[in-house]
This record gives sequence, structure tokens and C-alpha cells, in this order.
Amino acid sequence: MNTEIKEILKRSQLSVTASREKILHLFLEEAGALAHGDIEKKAGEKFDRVTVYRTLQTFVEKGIIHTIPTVDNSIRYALCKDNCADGHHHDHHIHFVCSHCKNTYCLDDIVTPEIKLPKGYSSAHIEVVVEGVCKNCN
Amino acid sequence: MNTEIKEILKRSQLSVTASREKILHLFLEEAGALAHGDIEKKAGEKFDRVTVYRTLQTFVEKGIIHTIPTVDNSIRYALCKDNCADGHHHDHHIHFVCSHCKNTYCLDDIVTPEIKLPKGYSSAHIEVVVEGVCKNCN
DNA sequence: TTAAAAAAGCAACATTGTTGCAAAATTATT
DNA sequence: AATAATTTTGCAACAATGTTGCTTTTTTAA
Repeated sequence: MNTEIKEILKRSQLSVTASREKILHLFLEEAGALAHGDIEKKAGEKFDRVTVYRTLQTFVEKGIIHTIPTVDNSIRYALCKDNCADGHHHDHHIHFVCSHCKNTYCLDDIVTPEIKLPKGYSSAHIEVVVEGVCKNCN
Repeated sequence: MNTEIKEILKRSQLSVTASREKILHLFLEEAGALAHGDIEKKAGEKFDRVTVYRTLQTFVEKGIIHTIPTVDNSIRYALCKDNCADGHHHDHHIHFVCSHCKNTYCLDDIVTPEIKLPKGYSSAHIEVVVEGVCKNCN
């Protein structure tokens, strides 16, 4: 399969396997974020559910993908644009959920704003999720 | 039980039942947000799981509580400070998740910032979740 | 090519959430 | 205050989602 994919895996010190290649490929060709279920469907039911779970977990740990908070109960994953150090995602972009097409996008160029917290609170990380209508649906 | 609780329920045109009183009571005495599981435990296993699910759903619809997005896969609920119209939550505060005590708080006085979106995107709602260390743990 | 290490697949299980329906409780009506 | 109508509860059964241990297979290193 694609050489780029193999390189991403090797750079993260992961052995190159069919499922990892396939799943990473799905993220690379997909503009939006993917939930576990999406991946199972798109992968063409080749892989065991457990393998998908473990692969996603590994990718998050290695900083290849990151999770996106949602109001409904589905974890969504998207590619990290820059390489994140193992487990330390230094992405500070915001996320956009389209209420029409239901896709979730990373808006990589929009940086999370600073938030003034009340006294006594210290901030380590800020997540911003904007809901609305996306470019394609507008 | 408490008269305030009965009034909140009646104001929302809900019949007053033991489970609704109990669950609403839990929210009123709890500073932070509650997940479905928390409620089942704190309620003293008196109520059926299904009843808890349905009660939470009803409370959200009636604008008594609102959901909070999380990075992990747990929906959390918190009281709406002002009365929200049925299904239309007009809260614009941010949420704070303490990485130490794991509690989630509504910071009612901190309003969500404006976000400049790329061309073609329109925003309907903004969610901000800050992760850090809270007042009590600092 | 072979040995060691890592990952995949399988089975079984745990948790979480949903639906339909009968029994019980609440509310509205007389 | 008693009854009828409505709503809610609890139960059972099910569906979806996520987890764990272990064996087989694949990948990597020697």
C-alpha cells in the first residue's frame, strides 16, 4: 500500500500491518472525523471489531489521531496535522460539527481562544466545538 | 420532599414522582455535573435503569438540565441555572473538567467567546470545555 | 531462515442504551 | 373523596458498544 502510510507508522515505531494501513488510509482520504462505527463500515468488514478498537487506541497514544468531544455519545477521531508527541497532543485548533451533513471537521487554522478563569482555577487544555452549517452545506 | 423541587417539576409541566424528585434533588445538592452512572449509584439503587434514562431525557427536553460534551465517552448532565425553554437551552457558559478530582463544573459567569470561522461556515452554537485543576484541588 | 516480539482474531463477558408492554402511580374529573 | 384518564414505572428482552484473556498468525529482528 501507500508509502506515506508506511512511513507514518514507522515514524511512530509501530509495526506495519494490514489493519493499521487500512485504517490510517481511511483517515487520510477522509476530510472529516471518523467514529469507530464509521471505520468498521468503511473498512469493508475485513477486520475484527477488537482490532479496530485497539488500533484507534494505539493511534491516539502515538499521536497520529486525536479524539474530539461531542455532545452526543460518540467518540470521533481525526488525524493530527502536525506530529504530536506520544500521548501529548499539541493541537489547539477548534472543531466544527455540521448540523446538516453531520460531519465533524478540524478547523486547523482557527486557534482556541484564551479563556479567563475564576480565581483558583488553572487551565491545561481548552476544547472548542462549534456547531453550525459547514461550507459544503451552506 | 422539598417544595422547591416540586415547584420546578410543576413549572415544567411534569407530574411529580418519587424518581424525578430524587434525581432532581441529586442535581440540586451536587456542585458538579453528573453522569448517568453517578445517578444510579447515588440514588441508592432504588430506581430502574430505564427510569433514570427516561428521567434524564425528560429533564433535558424540559430545559431543567443540559448535557456537557466530554472527550471520553460519558455524557454528563448539569442543572440549567436559568430556566431554559423546552429544548432550547440558552446557556452560554463554559464547562470545566478537573483533571484531579474528575469533577465537571459549569462556570456560569464565564461566557463562551466569539469565534471567527472561515468563509462559508455559519455558527449556531459554541461549546467550550476547559481542562485543568479546579479551585478545590489547587 | 529462524527466533522473539507484536498484533490479530476469537470467544466470552461487561457495560450502556433502547423498546414494548403490563402494572402502578399521578393527575384531572366528577 | 372516589373514579376515570393519563402518565410513569418496572420488567424483560434486546441491541450496540466496549473490554479482557488467550491462542494463532504476522511482523520484525537476529
